[in-house]
Amino acid sequence: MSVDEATVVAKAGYHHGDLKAQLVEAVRQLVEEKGPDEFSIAEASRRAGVSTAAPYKHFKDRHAILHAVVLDGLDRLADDMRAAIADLPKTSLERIDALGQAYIDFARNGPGVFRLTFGLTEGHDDDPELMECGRACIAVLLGAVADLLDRPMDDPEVGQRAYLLWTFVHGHCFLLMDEKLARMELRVDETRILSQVSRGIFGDVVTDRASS
Amino acid sequence: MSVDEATVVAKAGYHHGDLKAQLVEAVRQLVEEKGPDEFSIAEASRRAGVSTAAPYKHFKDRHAILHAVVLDGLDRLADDMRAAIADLPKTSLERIDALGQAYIDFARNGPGVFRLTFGLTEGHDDDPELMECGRACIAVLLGAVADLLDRPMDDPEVGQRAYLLWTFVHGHCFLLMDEKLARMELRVDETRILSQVSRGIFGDVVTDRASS
DNA sequence: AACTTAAGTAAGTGGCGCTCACATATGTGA
DNA sequence: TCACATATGTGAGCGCCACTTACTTAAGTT
Repeated sequence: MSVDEATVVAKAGYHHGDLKAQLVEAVRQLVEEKGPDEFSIAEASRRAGVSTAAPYKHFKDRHAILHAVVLDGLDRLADDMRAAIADLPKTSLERIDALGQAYIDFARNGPGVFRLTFGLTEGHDDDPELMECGRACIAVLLGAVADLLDRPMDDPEVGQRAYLLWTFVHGHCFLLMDEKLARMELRVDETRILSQVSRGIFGDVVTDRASS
Repeated sequence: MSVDEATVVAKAGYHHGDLKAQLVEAVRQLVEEKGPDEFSIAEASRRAGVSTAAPYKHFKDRHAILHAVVLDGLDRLADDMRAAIADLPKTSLERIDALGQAYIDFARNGPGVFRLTFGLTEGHDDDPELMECGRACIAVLLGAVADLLDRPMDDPEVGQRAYLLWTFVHGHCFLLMDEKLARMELRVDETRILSQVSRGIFGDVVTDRASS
């Protein structure tokens, strides 16, 4: 006998109980629905069933809320990536492919948050929390590459090859969201092209048992 | 004896003469200064020395102005790319590298517009004017790759390899703007990595005279 | 039970997007 | 040369939003 607004919700009494998390979720939804630049705190408040002033008890400003959404996104991304490679042998190219695919899927399933995380928001580039979360994501990538090459994570060779992979996958995500592929009128098989790339980057160090 | 606001400027009398172009320029500057999400039409108007209502005589809404800025950006990008490869032999890998470098330089010199063009703005994806301009940029890329492979532009092989190149360069641009490279604590030589990539994509079809 | 504090509200401020009625310059045909 | 249509500007105003302030209500704490 309280919920009605939308998919977020659940307010116990005067005190909400869990407003902070619900605001982040509401903003996340809005960002996906309307895009990173078209959402408003006011609307998120309405969706959470509170007054428009309530958010400011939990977040300094609009920027801080987006910050929290990005943080949450990076956490999920790192989890997705870790889960994707958990059960695969450390020296297989398939593991690299799975990692890339997890990244791509993350972007496809949440383009708004992905854009928010990497596209704009130049303000909080050097935020310590964000840097820590970003570092965690990068660590998954570097770890996988280090495993494959059987070298330490801080080996320059690991970094270089990891960067190549990241760059490709990252670019593909953006072009994907913009549907540039469709506009080039070429049907590219994502899975095939990804394994092509990973073979291109790591083919020389792996016994390529899955050729063609 | 009229200009004072800022770097944009020059108003003749009551009638401005060239307001439309100057608004686009003012917005472009603001986008670079404050980021794609932090600019305001009101400020652009002030910078151009007109009232805040004036822009709406030339543009339907805020979105239309951004649209014009993006269009202008894509035009410049296509010009830059064409200029970069104009004097290079059609079958050299250096030509591909120069093309990629022009793209990267464009992003580095105008990250705001680059973000605006590719990062957000999901609204005008299917705008005919934008599609035409985008197609022109893609045509430069496809043309160069077709030249290198000595195949027609609509050959699937051309499209696939062009997409690989684009993807890498595009991803690098975004990571570059986010300074992710610095955060990975690895010094990657951009020129070297670019030629590495182009060799990886096209090495099999070109007599690689510039190895190491 | 009194006190502190966390977490909500209502009302207000100022900026911005956008519109409308009106003003002013520019061209055009008689 | 002058009436008139048209293009391009202004000022005032509306509604939305970010954010603040003063106040209220609930929940510990001792």
